[in-house]
Amino acid sequence: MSASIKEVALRAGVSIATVSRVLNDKGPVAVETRQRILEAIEKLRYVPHGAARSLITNQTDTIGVLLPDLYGEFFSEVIRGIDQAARRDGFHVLVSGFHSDRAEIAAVLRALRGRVDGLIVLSPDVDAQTLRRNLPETLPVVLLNTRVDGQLDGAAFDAINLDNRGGAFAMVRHLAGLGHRRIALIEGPEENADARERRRGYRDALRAEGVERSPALELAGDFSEEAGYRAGRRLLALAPRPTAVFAANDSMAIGCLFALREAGVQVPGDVALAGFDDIPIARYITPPLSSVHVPIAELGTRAMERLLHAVESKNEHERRQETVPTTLMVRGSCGGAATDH
Amino acid sequence: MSASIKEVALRAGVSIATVSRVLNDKGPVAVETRQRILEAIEKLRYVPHGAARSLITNQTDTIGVLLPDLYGEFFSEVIRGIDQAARRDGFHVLVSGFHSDRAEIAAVLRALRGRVDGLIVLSPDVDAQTLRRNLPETLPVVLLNTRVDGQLDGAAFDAINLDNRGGAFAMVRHLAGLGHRRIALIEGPEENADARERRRGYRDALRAEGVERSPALELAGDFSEEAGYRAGRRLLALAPRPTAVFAANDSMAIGCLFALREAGVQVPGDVALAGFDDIPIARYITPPLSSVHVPIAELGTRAMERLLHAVESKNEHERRQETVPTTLMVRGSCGGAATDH
DNA sequence: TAGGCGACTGTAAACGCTTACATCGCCACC
DNA sequence: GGTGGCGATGTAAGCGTTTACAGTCGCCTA
Repeated sequence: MSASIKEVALRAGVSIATVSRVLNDKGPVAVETRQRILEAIEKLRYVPHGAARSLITNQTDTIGVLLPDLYGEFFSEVIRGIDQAARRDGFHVLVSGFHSDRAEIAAVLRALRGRVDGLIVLSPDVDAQTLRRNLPETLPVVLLNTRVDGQLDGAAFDAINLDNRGGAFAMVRHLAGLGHRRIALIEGPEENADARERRRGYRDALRAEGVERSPALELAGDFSEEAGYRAGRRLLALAPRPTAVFAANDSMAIGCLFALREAGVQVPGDVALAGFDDIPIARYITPPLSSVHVPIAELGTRAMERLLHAVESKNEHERRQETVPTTLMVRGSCGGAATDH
Repeated sequence: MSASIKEVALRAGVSIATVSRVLNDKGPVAVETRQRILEAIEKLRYVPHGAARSLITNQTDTIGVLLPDLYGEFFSEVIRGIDQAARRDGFHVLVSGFHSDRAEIAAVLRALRGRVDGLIVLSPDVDAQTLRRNLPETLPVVLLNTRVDGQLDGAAFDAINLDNRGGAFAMVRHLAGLGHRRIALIEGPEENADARERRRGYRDALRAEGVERSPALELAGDFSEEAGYRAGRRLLALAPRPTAVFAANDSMAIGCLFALREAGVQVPGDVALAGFDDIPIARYITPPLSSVHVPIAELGTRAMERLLHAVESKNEHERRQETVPTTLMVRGSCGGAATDH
């Protein structure tokens, strides 16, 4: 183990209290004493022991991030945003994935006590019960794109959510603006809140544009490319074929694109196509896929800022639900723009 | 703050030592005493305080991961692999990005004392000096796809590296096996160790196949799509045009593909093309790109396992440099296989 | 010259836990 | 009936810090 404050004190010929004082710049210390201590620290390569400090100050300068088990680029970006904001304020980031298994969530949550000053929960769905029950009440928590089961409890936590509805609304409206009247939707999984919100945006946009909604045009899906492909096939079989397709995420849009291409249907010539998420691939496929851009890293940053605020106010602050807006990325696939790239 | 061990002891009418014993399953405890304590724990929602425990046991059950500032999917996957392995053994993962700024690296490293039991360093290049100087000697460190500047010190740390040479070797050999004799290489940046290794694999494969190497066929690049595009243009101008191109990464391969397509050159008909990394897009472009698959998550898992081993043996174990093999993914772009997908 | 003040420093308690050691019954055994 | 051993429990030290409190000293002011 490396040197402790005692050894520094010994070497500098002072008490540990004085060493602590120069460490934290608290209380007066004679300039030459400080000098001597600084030298001792240097020589011994002394670094204060985080855990010991935490024990007494009751803060760890660390925040925890809870992730669902399967995480891809989305989460990578979020963490990046979080980490940046955290480092700026001298905080560390402890990440932990977990299986959906409720017992494991509990275990993970509990293991966090005394290790973190706050928590960002990033998981499709957790129930408020589990959360509340396994966490000290005073622990600030920010939910990031996460819906708690017990909706009534929603107000108990800060939350950052993506404007799924708004994004979908804008995209569908854009399609309608191009003259499309038969606009199909490929849905996400029913139990997924993002998916439901996107559908809501789709429906609201149709209504806003005075386009009549047809259940036949709302096709089931599950966010997978495969599902997009199947939906594409079904679309092709529809009597008056839709002239535009809005998929609830890019993967399904790509699957659908395959199905259309396979059948010799031109995109955007015969059918306009758009997705959601703006995954990196979107730009690269042919034609480039129109999509709703999600500022992922910003979600993380915002969550972190919110959390830091909560930590500072000792969790006595007012809870707030924020919504982060999306951006419409119009590319070749919906035929509505000059090609980019 | 939540309850402490004292309150549990009080409530159960025992001493804190006994509570600690049931907490850690150490030493004998009468069955009904244990029962009473368990109840008290339950009632009070008691969870042991991590930092306090660390202080005395001298272990934090946490390992740190140092990331370069810009991290994309590669790192996300690595972290995922690390996290999985970690959780399996009840460890936590503390991540930290950092700017290349040496002073900041130092700051981050030092801030880690007393917080982690070990460290995984994942960064294109750190110098061994900085590492050694700011870390307690006893702290186990595993370098993941990271070359230390002071090569002589290489043996001081465990290291996990990707078999860049082997992957390139296999791919080029495959191309040669298809009958190609004029195989071009689009290189990565000279200062990048991965890039150099891949070039070595390329050259070794040519030699192994008895194909004469031509400097004209080795084109400079920097891993960017743009560079691939430029290299593609230059390739097209070559007197006897190469019949196959191996790009040191997929981005450049894709850039090259654009250049070829633009010139009306068929892939794989006129020119076979292959990349390295097997990024997700590789599968989706037309034609699907042959590539060298990198088992990213496994890199993380292996690093974690190695680290855990080091932690257990208190860093007195034998250092080892491991190499993780790659897999050849033959797809449409090199004309050597049934299409997949 | 007494009093007081401010700068500087040391002493010791406390944070929440683990653990070596001591204590106390109780039973078995010779 | 003493001895030893063992199971169950408590006592207290100690991990590396921070910090309230109490000194000490020099110097200024009235």
